[in-house]
Amino acid sequence: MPPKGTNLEQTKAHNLRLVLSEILSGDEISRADIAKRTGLTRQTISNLVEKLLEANFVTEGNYKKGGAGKPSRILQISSTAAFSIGIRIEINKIAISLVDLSGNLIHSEHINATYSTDEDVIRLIEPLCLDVLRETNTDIRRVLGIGIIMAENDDRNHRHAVGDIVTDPKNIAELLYQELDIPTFLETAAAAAALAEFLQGSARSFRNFIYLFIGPDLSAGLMVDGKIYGGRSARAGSIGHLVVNINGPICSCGNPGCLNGYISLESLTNYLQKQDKIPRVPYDVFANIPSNDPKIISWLEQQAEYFRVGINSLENLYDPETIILGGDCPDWFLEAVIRLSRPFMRSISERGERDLPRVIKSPHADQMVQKGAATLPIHAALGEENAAYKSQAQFGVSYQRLSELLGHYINEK
Amino acid sequence: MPPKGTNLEQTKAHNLRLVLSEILSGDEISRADIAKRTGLTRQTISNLVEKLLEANFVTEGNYKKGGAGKPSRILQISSTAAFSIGIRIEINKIAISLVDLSGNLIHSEHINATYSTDEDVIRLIEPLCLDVLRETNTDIRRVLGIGIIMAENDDRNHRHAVGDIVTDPKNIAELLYQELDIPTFLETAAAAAALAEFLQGSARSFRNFIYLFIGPDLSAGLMVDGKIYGGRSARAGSIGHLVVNINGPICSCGNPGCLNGYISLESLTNYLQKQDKIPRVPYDVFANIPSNDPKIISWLEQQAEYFRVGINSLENLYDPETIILGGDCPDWFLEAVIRLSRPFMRSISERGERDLPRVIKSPHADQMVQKGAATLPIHAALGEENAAYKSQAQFGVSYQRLSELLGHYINEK
DNA sequence: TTATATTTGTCAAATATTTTGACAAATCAT
DNA sequence: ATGATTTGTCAAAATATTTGACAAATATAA
Repeated sequence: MPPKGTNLEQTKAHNLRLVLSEILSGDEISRADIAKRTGLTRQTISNLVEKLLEANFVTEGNYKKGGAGKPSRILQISSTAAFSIGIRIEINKIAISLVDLSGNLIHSEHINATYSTDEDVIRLIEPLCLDVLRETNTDIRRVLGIGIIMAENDDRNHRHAVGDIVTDPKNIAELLYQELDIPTFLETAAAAAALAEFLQGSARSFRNFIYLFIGPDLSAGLMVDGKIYGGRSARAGSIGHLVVNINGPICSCGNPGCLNGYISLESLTNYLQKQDKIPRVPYDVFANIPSNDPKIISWLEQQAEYFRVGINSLENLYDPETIILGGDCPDWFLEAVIRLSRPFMRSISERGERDLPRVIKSPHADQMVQKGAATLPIHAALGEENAAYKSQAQFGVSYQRLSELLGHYINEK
Repeated sequence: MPPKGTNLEQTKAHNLRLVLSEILSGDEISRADIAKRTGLTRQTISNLVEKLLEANFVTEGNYKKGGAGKPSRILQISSTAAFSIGIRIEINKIAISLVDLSGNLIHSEHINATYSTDEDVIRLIEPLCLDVLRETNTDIRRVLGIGIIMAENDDRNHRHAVGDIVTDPKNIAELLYQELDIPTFLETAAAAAALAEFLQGSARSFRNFIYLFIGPDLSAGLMVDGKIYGGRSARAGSIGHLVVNINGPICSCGNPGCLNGYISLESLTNYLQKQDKIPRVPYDVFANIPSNDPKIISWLEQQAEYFRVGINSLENLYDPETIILGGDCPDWFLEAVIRLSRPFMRSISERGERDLPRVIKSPHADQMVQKGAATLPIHAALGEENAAYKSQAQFGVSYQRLSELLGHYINEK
């Protein structure tokens, strides 16, 4: 799809989203500040802000004093002007969360449930969504979209397949869109977590970084020039099948020494089962395990060599500003992974000025996927229409929802 | 740098560049066609095209018949409206080329020369540039910029260091800009080749692909969403230091089993020297070697195992539409690399619909670096001002040059 | 052959958005 | 108290695109 031409209306919409983004940035900001940051005139910003005030998306706060001149009026987001839902569907559990425009978590809950078809899933999550909206007294029209996180496990057919369960995440996203008439977005856990760190977390100042996610598989969420990068088929960052030991054991994918075989929750599960003879599953592998469990620490020490190769490959191929480590695991585990992997191998990440560690722990790893899921629609609505955020799959247009909420102040025709 | 606001002038400039790009695309195109493609009205396109006609950037060609309605007038680029220079600086050789706006090679030559300081290099290339312009009778004001390809060899200090030679590519680019007052761009060979394939070569239909370049080192030019990706410090794609054999010999970088140690011209040079006891250098390793030399083929057979791991890593981490193979080596060598590397390992590149080979040979590998070098300024001039093309280093603004040539029809103020 | 429909490129006018220049108000520094 | 600086806004000006209409040229159908 080639770039499109721009006309006046698009210009105004672009500028309006820009103003909204600046106010959302959280800094204490005035009309004049926005003018300086965007390069537009104070008058233009004034006009746009007036529309945002009329639409109740923005309120005026206190005066900001200090420095010469007339004090400026601080502009604040009305966080309750819009909301977004995030849903994470796992094997035996479905978690839902509602966030406001600023990304604050309004409500969060999960159910333990099993399912075997797409329709089963819809029957579970549709009432869940409606319940959350009812409980929080949220107008459904103010929901910009629903972000869905659901892994494909069946490599061949893009399906979520475990035992008897064979579901299609894309189809689920589409069905939910049709049922609720709310735009839906499908993304990987790693990419969602990366987005959450980028927009509200510890990666706000970066435009090129990697969120390395330790789940049942190892995967990477790639932030490239401020956008999530998915590649040809939204599968970029499949680091779990990186060959880190050419003489290693054959992986289920057919290749030798895949990284997944060394460091992943699947690999950890296998190890613990061999040790304890207790049946375990990857998504619940840390149940009843104390912090810094010696068995796990000693296992990590064995895997570190291969993990280092993975880090090195990411660094040499992506040259990221940093790698943020997260996943479905407790903080002590993530910390141990980083600690035991030091010193890292030599790579291009050592070069040039560097005031930042090469690998850092995601500060709130346990929340990032859920937050990221809910943030997907907001990010899409505020993003460029051309350089659109491209998720794995997307149904409906959250930007249109935003326009409607702005009371047709954009594109009022 | 956050996105900037847009105003009327920027809108017009954006649309004008868009129109120019469409006409440059090479298809037989009319005003109405451009209107359909860009989503702008016929009238707007008419206005913009008129300016391009006045500035002699575009001419009207024949009428396009067929289909109902009044025949449309085909618009053609005046290729001689603007030019661009590409310079590749190697150890003992400097090559220069002049291309027109369409990317056609107008003139091409090289000198064998040695140098030891930045000033030496400038003393060599400045007259070379002026000579080329004089010989081709090209107005220097019509040169949009100079693209420079020069490898950093000294990892620590970003320098080009071989024996006594210690030069700084960025400094050279800056000095040349100051001398000639023409914008200069510095880029890696792999990235330049990727750009050439993208704009005029075999990758015109892709937005995410990798140009894998076999030079003294192995390196990758990354095209991500239609833009060259360089990462934090323009070093992304350093695949030569990918660890492909964790138990392999220690590389000069300190890590075991780097890919460079298996497949690169440096590695080939070492192998041939051991075999023949004849001194060789990587940049001239194919001298006096016949096609499909059995020694080299047998060497390639040994390296294929590791090359496959490299391909697999690129595919799993980037999920490219394809990998294009090129480098400073003859066609038969590139073909042999691909042939002997089959079958490739399992990777995510096998998934989904795929009508394209996973690895293809660059059709004119020997020209791509030089063409890409010269194309850098053109691409920058036609690109977005915001989503600007970001090269390793850039001095001056080729877009301004283009505006000047357009006779201040953009930003005439 | 004639009539009709379709498409192109352009004209003039309308529309929409940003910029420009000026001004009052409020604060800080001297 | 005075002057300098900055903010937010007003009204007018500037600029680019769109709209609606039209003649011209072609293909298609009658």
